[in-house]
Amino acid sequence: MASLLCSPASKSLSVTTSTLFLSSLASLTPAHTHPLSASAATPPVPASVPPTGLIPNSRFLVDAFRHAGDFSVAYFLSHFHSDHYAGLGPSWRRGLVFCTAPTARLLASVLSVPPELIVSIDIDVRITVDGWGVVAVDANHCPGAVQFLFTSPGPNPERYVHTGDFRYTHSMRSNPNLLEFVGADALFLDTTYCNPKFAFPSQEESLEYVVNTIKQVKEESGAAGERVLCLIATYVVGKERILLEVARRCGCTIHVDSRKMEILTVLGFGGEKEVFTEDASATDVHVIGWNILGETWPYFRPNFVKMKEIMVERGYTKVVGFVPTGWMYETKKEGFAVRVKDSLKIHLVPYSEHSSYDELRDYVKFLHPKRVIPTVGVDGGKLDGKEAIALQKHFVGLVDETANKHEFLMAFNRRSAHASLSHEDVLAKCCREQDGEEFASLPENNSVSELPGNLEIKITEGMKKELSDFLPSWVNQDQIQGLLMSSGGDVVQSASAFFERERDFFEEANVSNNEKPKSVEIRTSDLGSSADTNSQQEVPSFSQKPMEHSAKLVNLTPVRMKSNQTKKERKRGSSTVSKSKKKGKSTASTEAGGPKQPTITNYFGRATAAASKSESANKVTVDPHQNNGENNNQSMDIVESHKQGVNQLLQIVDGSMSRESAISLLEKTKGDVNVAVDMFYSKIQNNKVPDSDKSIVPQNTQNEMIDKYDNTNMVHNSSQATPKMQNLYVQTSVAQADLMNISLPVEKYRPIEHACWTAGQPAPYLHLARTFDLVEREKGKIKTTAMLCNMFRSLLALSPDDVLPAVYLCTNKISPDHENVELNIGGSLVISAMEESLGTSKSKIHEMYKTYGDLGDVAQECRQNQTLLAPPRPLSVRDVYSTLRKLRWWECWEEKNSCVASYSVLQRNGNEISC
DNA sequence: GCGATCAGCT
DNA sequence: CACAGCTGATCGC
Repeated sequence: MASLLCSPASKSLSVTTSTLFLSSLASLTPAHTHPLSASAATPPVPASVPPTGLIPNSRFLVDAFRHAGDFSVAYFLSHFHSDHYAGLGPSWRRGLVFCTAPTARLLASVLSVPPELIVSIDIDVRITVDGWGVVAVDANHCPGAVQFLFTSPGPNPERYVHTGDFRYTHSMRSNPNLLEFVGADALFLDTTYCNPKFAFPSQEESLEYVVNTIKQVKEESGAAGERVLCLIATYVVGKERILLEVARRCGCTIHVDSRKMEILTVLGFGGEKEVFTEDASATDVHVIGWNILGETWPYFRPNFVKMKEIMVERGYTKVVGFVPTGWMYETKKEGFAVRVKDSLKIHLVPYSEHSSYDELRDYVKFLHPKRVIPTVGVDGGKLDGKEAIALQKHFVGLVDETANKHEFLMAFNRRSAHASLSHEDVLAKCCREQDGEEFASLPENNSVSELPGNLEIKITEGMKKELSDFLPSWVNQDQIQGLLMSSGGDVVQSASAFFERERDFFEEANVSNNEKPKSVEIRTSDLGSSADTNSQQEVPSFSQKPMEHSAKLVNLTPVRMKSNQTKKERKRGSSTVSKSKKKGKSTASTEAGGPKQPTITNYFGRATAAASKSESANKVTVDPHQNNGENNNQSMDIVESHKQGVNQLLQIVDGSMSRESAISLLEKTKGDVNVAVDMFYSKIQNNKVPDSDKSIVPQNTQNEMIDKYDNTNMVHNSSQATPKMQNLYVQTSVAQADLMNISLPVEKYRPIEHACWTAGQPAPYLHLARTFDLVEREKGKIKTTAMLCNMFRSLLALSPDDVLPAVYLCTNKISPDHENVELNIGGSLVISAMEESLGTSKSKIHEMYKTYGDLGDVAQECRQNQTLLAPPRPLSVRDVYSTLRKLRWWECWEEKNSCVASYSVLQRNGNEISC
């Protein structure tokens, strides 16, 4: 263990692992040949290596010795606990093991790992390994435990923090090495106690408790003249600090068995003879093995029998035991839990060497990493599983989401020819899918077109899934397959090709502008009895995406489409059934600016004087029946916020629930309407649709759910005349001409004339709803950007006060995000549109945003500067790509974000209105 | 037969 | 639900 176990002589140790490893190995077992020495190409990292233990873009494995292989010779051990060192042993030959000196000594002495392969590194000293900077910083876990900080080589280094197991302390904030990792690319986090239910006292408090209790026992026993045995349960390694503190502050030595003494000696504690002894008679404080005083899981069950045995064995008549658990088994207001039986007493002391929930959040907040990668409680170390996703949710808002976005876009831009996903792609993807459905399997699982002849390109489900993530939702599986095949399995290329065709098509189509809206097929079976509905089908559906478009894709793509599919069916996979009506219903027309439209600000229940005024007027006319007219005077009579919340909720769900339900739901959500709405709709989604309609409808997407939901309403409307629906339906109508205005090219759109309301009035929901509806169905990127642009231009021109609410609705954010320097994903889309409409630059908007802290203010400022109606600059292809990507991201995000329902609410309202 | 992995228990 | 670790059975080369 000679040279390696010693700390590097020079200040800046630089290691090339392959060289060092080979020489070490050679000295260890001369005959041994390692693949490295054959100068064979380093094998790829196998998929079996859990991402929780692999530093992206490197061959470094942390605490993942079971997964060692020829692909790496650089391994890191954060601390000496078996679940982390598992895989290491006397026969370890796979590579160098980097760890701290105490850990190194334990490895060599306890596990007999060949010392030649152990590289001990000093805490807080930066070394270089294969070009990467590596620093170990204290983890406040067990002795020798560290976190590893990795810095990749290169001009734009990636930075990764792997905590191993750790307990956060405030002092970490001042560690200079950690400070350099603020904003790290990823934080591999010990999520052992990543749940709000885990709140425990500081180690100091717990130490205090143990020390005081022992002192007290000693006093009492001394006075009574009896001998009392104190037993402290510990691990093989860990919680030594309790022992040290007890010895120091109670002025006694501590008995340990020989095995523990050995460990302590190796750790460097053994020298202190005044602290530890193997002589049981020398002290009344003894260390005892874990799980002897009782079983700790699933809840603590004391083993008084065993305890009594020990008592008798060691010649005592009374025993006080301490079990320092990481867990608060019982919440006692005063003091910690105590179990007593006869002369036996056990104190359960919450002494944790892992971070509590709050500490975890503090740490993440401090480091503000681009993402958090949970290392504990993750099934198979897979970051795409629901466990990992759930864990990550605890850090929403603390991580640098803005950076995530950038990375995602970067990854997309990377036109690498690799069909397989790199590790960071997976990470980026997981991040992107954070809220989402399961991430399908990477390659090995199901290869679809694997023919015996093997002339076929292998198209895996993973690739298809990935591609479909990049493409609009209406692209079906066949098309995706075709795209992949024609690009030889390259996902990025496939996406590129697709967008290119999209662009071409759009440009082509745009020449002969004015697409006539198509009529929509309506499947009556889906609608129940609905003569009305059918009669409306010739109405143009503004949201219909041109069918030629799909056809075009088909033609351009060397894909074998199922010939029996109708064009319509191609549109969005096979979701036709539930899908038909929505657009077909857009008969109604509202007069532009009609006072009956729900307003945007109304949604937030935050009314400016002007807004609230017209709002109340709106309500009276809009919906006289709703809630027995209770709403009529809502803004005037009902002041109490709770009641307002109830009404708001009822309005949002459009009376699909009783007032009682609304009240109880709001109670559950503590008055948070948004959460309540979300709960309500997620329930619908899960339970499928309320009443009627027993046909089974694919519920692949939220849209379909909504469609179906609309259906239900339609049925009511026509046959049973449910009060609420009817009103919106009848009274809100939209001039058809207005419908298409939003989708005019930017240069032709006049924000004031083409808007559906007039200056000074609160902007209607409809304005946004319509835009989103169009945007959602529009595949062309130029057009979507243009529509958003137009939308904001009208808002800016007519109702600047509503810009901010609109932004919130667009981004699902209820308040500006002051945490991230930049706006979030959804926000950036909005910014793009604002950029166009304001004729100003993104950086300028950004700057102003920082100044004003509010996009609405930014918009107003721009407006005052007369820049509002400046003609937008033409879009470059690059802009188009970028916007589409953002849209795509946004779409995913919307679909999957279960926490916020505003968008779906908006959509829903929009649909209803436009019916 | 040996080592790695796992279930069960402490 | 997931603090650590041992032991003996099982799997697999």
